[in-house]
Amino acid sequence: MHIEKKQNLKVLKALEAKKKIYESAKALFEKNGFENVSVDSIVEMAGIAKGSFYVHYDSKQALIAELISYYVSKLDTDYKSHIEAFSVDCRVSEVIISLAGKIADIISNSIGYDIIRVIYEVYLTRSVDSGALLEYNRELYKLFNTLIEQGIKQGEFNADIPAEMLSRHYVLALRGLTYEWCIRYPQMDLIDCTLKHFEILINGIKIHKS
Amino acid sequence: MHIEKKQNLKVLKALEAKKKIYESAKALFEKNGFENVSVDSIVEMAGIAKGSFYVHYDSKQALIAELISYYVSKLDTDYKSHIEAFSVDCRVSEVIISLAGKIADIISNSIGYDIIRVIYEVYLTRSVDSGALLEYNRELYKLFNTLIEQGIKQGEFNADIPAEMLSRHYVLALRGLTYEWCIRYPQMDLIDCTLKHFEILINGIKIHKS
Amino acid sequence: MHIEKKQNLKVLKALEAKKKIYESAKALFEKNGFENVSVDSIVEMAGIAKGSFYVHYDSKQALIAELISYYVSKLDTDYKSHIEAFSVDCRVSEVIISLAGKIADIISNSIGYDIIRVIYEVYLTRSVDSGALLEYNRELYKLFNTLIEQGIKQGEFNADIPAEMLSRHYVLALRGLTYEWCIRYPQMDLIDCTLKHFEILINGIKIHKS
Amino acid sequence: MHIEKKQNLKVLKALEAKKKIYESAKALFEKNGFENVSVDSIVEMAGIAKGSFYVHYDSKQALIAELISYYVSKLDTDYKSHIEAFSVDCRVSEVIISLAGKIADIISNSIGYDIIRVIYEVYLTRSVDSGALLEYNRELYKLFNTLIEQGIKQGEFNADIPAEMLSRHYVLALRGLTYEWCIRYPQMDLIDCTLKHFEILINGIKIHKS
DNA sequence: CATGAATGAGCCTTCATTCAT
DNA sequence: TATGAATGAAGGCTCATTCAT
Repeated sequence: MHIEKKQNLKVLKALEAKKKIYESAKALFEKNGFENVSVDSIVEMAGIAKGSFYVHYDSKQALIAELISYYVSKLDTDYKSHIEAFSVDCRVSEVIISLAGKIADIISNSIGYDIIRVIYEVYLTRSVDSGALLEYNRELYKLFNTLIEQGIKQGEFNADIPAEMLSRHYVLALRGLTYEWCIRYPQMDLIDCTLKHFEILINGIKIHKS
Repeated sequence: MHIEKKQNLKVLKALEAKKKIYESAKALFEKNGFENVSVDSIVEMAGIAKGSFYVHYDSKQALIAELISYYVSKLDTDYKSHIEAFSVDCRVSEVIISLAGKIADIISNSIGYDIIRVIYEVYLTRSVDSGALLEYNRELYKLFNTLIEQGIKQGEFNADIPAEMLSRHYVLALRGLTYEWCIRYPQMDLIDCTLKHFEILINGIKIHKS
Repeated sequence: MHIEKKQNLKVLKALEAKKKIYESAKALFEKNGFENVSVDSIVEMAGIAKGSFYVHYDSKQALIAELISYYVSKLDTDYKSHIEAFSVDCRVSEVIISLAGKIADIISNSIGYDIIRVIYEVYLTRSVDSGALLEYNRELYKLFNTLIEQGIKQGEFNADIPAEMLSRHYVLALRGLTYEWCIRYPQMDLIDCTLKHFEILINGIKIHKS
Repeated sequence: MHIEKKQNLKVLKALEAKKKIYESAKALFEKNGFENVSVDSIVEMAGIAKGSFYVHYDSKQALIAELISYYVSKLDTDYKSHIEAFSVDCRVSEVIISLAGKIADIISNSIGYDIIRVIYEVYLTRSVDSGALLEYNRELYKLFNTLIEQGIKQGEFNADIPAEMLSRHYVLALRGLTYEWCIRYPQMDLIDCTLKHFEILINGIKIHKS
């Protein structure tokens, strides 16, 4: 019993150390990018010994993979949780536009530039090949799909292009907007730009003569 | 006259050496990204001494800057040269779509994935701050602007949104598509996807009741 | 208790390694000067890996600074400790001369040419700007000051020139003698020369008619 | 005849190039010290090709040696030329003091800190072993010797210490003052300090009771 | 004599990882 | 588990000197 307590304490302490590493790494990576953060700087910030790093993580790469995996899952989780309560009592086109705006809001205000940039860089450089990446924005895609199908069913949207394909294009547009935001940061207003962009996407620019 | 010839030979040899460095660096950078290529590996591939590298380039950064500058200018130049002869005898909406398709063609077939990825990475990481970057896709923007203004004048396009703003959104969309292509490479067909995407952008998905 | 011993052993070993670096660096610097000794040569002499150097010292400069700081403090400490017991039962002028002789003795026999030369070089080239340098020979100055004031009070010395200024000139003279010794090494006998020089400084060469 | 002219022109041009190297090197060395000036920077400043440097000088060391030799000879020449007209109509002790002041003036105003520092560094580090160095301040020594002998003959100076030895001490004091000036530059006033120092050297500080 | 590209050893420093304690 | 010294391969860059032209 006494020993068990000690064991628990030990395990707790270990977990705490791991968490400290994780948090420090997160902060540093988001500030400087994966390539420009050394194990040294992580352990220094975490206040632990260098050797201890390798007790908790097999390598720097392993830690990065874990972080990336966290980021990606968080992305979708955030979308899902923030959007679930989304009311759909008005026209679907308006719902889609405000959904896009909501996502832009989450990206710029809740997740933030630092994390997003790191994620977008990882995708580009493929420096991490985690399975999690494949599911990238899966939730978002499903959300758009549902809405578009609803719009088609309600006769609001054209059915020429399959809902499934449109969903992909919309997600792609969101990612494009986000990439643009990253390279123009902090000059570009992601929300404004996203709202306008989705308005165009949904209405087009052609004059439709009756 | 004789000496001049010899001089020429000397200069030529030097230029050849510089070109060897340049080409080697280009190949390696495109394969591994700027950060993962050492001067050592460049000179090894170029078959010259390490010190010779610094005869031709002040630093690794200077070489990268030169390459980037070349890439970016090539991008716009390619657009311009390929598109100048573009016939505008049909409807502007069709012209814009086929222009986007042409650009997608240039990107995927003429410039190629490796170079594009490196450029898009540079923009994201801001690891190079060359003046050239500011002019980024300037030509493209002007091209879209001209076309859209024409479309508005001819009564084909809605004038609600200023042509200038639309141009920006179209260029943004092109970049978004290209980014998507990079992270999905080689699975995604950039040309197909771009044509479809611009069709959506121009027509929208809403049904316009008369 | 057992672990503690092991810990001690570990720490001891580390300290020994650091000392090896220190001693090797000291030897090499004194032989060749700071600029002509590479970290490579230091670690080779110390018998450790190059990386290990940076475990113990932040940089080559840091090591140099530590050495300089040690040299300078040693200088004053040596003066102080050797001289503290100095008997002052005879005339102050004689005390000052034998003090100067004692200092010359410390410099040439206890500290030695190699170290002194390095210090004098550092002052000249200002290659190291440590705070320690500012206190340079502070102890010496205070010592002279005390003695001269005593000499004035006892009516042995002229009070025309303030003791404080005289002290500075005497320290300056000592440094001049030491510099001369360095550039004439090993031909010049610092002690003899110093004794004679201070005799001149104190007595002058003018005949004082009664 | 015609060829001869051409030859002359060629030789002249060559000499000019050598002079440009020399002057550039001088300027750079005086500013940064011998160790911190590269052949590259010299040829850049001289506006000639790197290879041309080695046409005129066997090595960087050879150029340094030539410069040092020039410096040292200039030192004595300057002393000699400036002092030759020195009037000796008053008491020798006053002449010596004003001579010392004159030398301090030449050093601080005519030769200047940069050159002096470089020379004093060379002596210390023995980085150049030219024959010229041995004659170091020979003129100065002779000058003092003459004056002191005169002072002794005129019954103004004590003959206890041989004039020849006193001269050496006086030159040594001058060098000590100059060294101090270098390490305290620009805070110390060499002329003031030298005048005071020589006053002390000549009069001593002891009270001579009648 | 003039050129400047070519050389390659050398420099200081960083870093992910290992391992004995 | 925790530690932190030890490692050695890289990394970017400098520089005096050589040599073909």
